[in-house]
Amino acid sequence: MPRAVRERMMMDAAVRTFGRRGYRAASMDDIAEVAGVSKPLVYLYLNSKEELFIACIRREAAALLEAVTAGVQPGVSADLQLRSGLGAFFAHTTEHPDGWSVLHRQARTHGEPFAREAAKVRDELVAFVTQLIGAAAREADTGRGAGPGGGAPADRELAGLAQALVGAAESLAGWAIETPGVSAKEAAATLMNFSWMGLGRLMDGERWPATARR
Amino acid sequence: MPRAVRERMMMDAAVRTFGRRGYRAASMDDIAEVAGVSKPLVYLYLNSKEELFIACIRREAAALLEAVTAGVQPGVSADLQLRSGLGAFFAHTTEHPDGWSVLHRQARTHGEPFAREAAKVRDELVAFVTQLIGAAAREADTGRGAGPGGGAPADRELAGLAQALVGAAESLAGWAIETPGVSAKEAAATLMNFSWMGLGRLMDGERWPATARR
Amino acid sequence: MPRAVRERMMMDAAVRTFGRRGYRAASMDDIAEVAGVSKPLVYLYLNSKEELFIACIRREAAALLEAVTAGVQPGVSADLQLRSGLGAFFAHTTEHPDGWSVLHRQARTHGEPFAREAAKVRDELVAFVTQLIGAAAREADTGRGAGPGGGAPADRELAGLAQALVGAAESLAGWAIETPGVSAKEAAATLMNFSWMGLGRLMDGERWPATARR
Amino acid sequence: MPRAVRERMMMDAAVRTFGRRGYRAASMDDIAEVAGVSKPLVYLYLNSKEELFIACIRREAAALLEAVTAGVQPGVSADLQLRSGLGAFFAHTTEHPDGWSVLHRQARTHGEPFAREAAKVRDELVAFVTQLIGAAAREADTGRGAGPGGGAPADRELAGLAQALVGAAESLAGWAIETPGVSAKEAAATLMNFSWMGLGRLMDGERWPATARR
DNA sequence: GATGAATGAGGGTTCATTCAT
DNA sequence: AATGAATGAACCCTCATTCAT
Repeated sequence: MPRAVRERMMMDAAVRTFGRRGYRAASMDDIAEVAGVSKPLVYLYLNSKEELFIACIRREAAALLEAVTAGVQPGVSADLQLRSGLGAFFAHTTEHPDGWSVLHRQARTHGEPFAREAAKVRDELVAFVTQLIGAAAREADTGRGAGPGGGAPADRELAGLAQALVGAAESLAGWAIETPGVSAKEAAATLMNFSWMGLGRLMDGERWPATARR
Repeated sequence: MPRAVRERMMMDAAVRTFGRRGYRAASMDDIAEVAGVSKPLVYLYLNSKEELFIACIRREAAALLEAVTAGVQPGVSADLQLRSGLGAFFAHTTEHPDGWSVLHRQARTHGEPFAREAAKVRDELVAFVTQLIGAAAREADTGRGAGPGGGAPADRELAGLAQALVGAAESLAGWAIETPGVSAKEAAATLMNFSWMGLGRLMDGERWPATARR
Repeated sequence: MPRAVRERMMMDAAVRTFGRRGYRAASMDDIAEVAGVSKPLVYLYLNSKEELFIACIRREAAALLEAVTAGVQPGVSADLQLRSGLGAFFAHTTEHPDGWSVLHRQARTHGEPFAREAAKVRDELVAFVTQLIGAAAREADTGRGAGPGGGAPADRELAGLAQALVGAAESLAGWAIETPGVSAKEAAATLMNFSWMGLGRLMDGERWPATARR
Repeated sequence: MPRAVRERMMMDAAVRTFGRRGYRAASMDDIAEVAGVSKPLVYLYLNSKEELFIACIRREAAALLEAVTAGVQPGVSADLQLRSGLGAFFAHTTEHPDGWSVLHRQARTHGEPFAREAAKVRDELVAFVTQLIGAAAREADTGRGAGPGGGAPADRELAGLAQALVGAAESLAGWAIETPGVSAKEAAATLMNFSWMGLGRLMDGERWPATARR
């Protein structure tokens, strides 16, 4: 069996085992057994538990990022871009719960080197959202003229908003995975309503997409 | 030295060690040393590493819940109640980062028994939020009559919204802890804007509290 | 059983096992078993295989050095001092063959850190011999006046001579240990004859102590 | 590439690796890599690590023995024969430090089978020296008549003297290898002075070759 | 009430060795 | 003739846990 194939089997086994049992609780014996190979082979190909874990994190990070990137509809309004990105995000996390666990939970709980790696993806997602709502805000701002009160959110505020949105998405990803019957689509719809309309307007019965101010 | 006091010192040491090093990486030796007692004493009082961890989770859960409960202003409008609860939440997590790490990260990453315990608190917070916005929605609904489109969110939708809000709060808690210069107050304000106004209205320069429809 | 006693038992077991099987071939399990304790206890007291080995080297080095130092008769002529030192040296090595193996063979064959440690003792012995024959040479030199040819050995030559003498002693130590019936005393006598008289004079039937030039 | 050539490359690599890293620390992977061939080929040609090591020892032993044998000037007096043999010995060890390490250090530190093999060469060298000084002694003895005191050394004493001389040579070989600036020639001269003249006469300023009693 | 002393069990890692091709 | 692929066995080390005092 060629090396590349075996290597992927091992990483699959590792992601699955790390994701379910946790980084420390997963033994290299476990992983080798799940992969259907001997332990020395895992070491031959992937060097050490740490490197294997890092490799898993990177692979899952790349996969998630690519899924989201591929899902975002380019050239449309900010809310539509967000909506499409969220759809891809929830579709991916729902379909790869172990990978999501590695990325979102395990990598962030077992020490700096791993956390740093996981932070990279998250930071990219946060940056994407920040840029998205930043652009939308500036656009709205110019179309409005300097009115009283508020104005476009400052950079610092944007950062916080993006953190909030990403956190909400992470939470809903777990909700969709754990709650039977909740689809990726529903999660995306829920989050669009929540984030774009806000509870205030939701109370009034409005839903996204609104009768469209834009 | 009375037992109760010794016990609290041990739990303090445990929360600190678990929170910083992680459940698996923290050894009973470490904890005993940080607590300033001998290891057998830890076992005498707290039986096993698992029980000790569970005890930590429960204690921190109770503390957080009490802080939030005490912080919520009773008898005011939903948004004000939320605002006061968030303020208390961020104040507590910011002041007890190790406890928050135990609760939010460690407990949820190291297997079922612990995750279940941590899920309890989270579920309570989610339930609180659900009930809050549910009440607000019903109230708004009756004052409006059956108009076209939408209406009050269904229970299932409320659950999702609450998940989103709690996730956003968790994310901002981490943001406030890790980012120097971000205060609990700022986190709360950011989240109020995000959740109550929604990005849509924020883009238009509005901020919470709005010129107030209510 | 008090810690100090256990610790000595472990080091005895370690010296014996390292000395007979070699550093790498001796497993910590072996050593623990020979010592009659569990493996973790060995680690508790002595930290690691490397540290244990270093500790063995140091202990055996100190023992050998003390034996020789205690054996050298002070204040007598150089040849008598050498003879007494050699007696003590061979007596010690013959009685502690495992310690001698650790010091002379194992420590010098398994990497820099250990070799450096072993080199210390050897260097001290070489220095002792160098100083001994150096003093004797200077003494003989002054009593002679500048005659033709030769003169007292230069420093560089002294160093080589000391190396040769110590090497001869090491060789005879192994010879005495391995050859049944060869006593420490005989080894010492042989080496005195060889080193002090030289083969040239031995051929002529002379033996040490000579009819005494000094 | 013919088998014989490949085989020599492997043994060169093995001697180098064993000599520098030590028998246990040298892995078959290392050796194969240094040799520039695949590991199974090493096994195909040399069967096992043990056999490979034995083969190395034998080869280096033969090389050393041949160098010394070729170096000894035949038909001259004993001291001149010794001197020529020592010259060859130091020249060879100085030029082949890895082989010397294998022979003198590694082979003797890693268990019986190897030590036995190394003992063979050493015994041959010892035997050569024994026979050399034995012949010289008998010769001197007959030319002297039974005088008082001593007489020619007994066989047992000769054995010890040879051990001492060989040990001194081994020590000086290491000294010459490790000390920059010390040549094989100097080592040989030092040892001739030490062994043939003895410290006693050296102290008096004499050097070898003496003004010659013979 | 408190601890010094001790261990069973298991995890990460390496290595000599062998097939199938 | 030569090798890429694979593994059984062992080794160093750590840790949760328990006695005897």
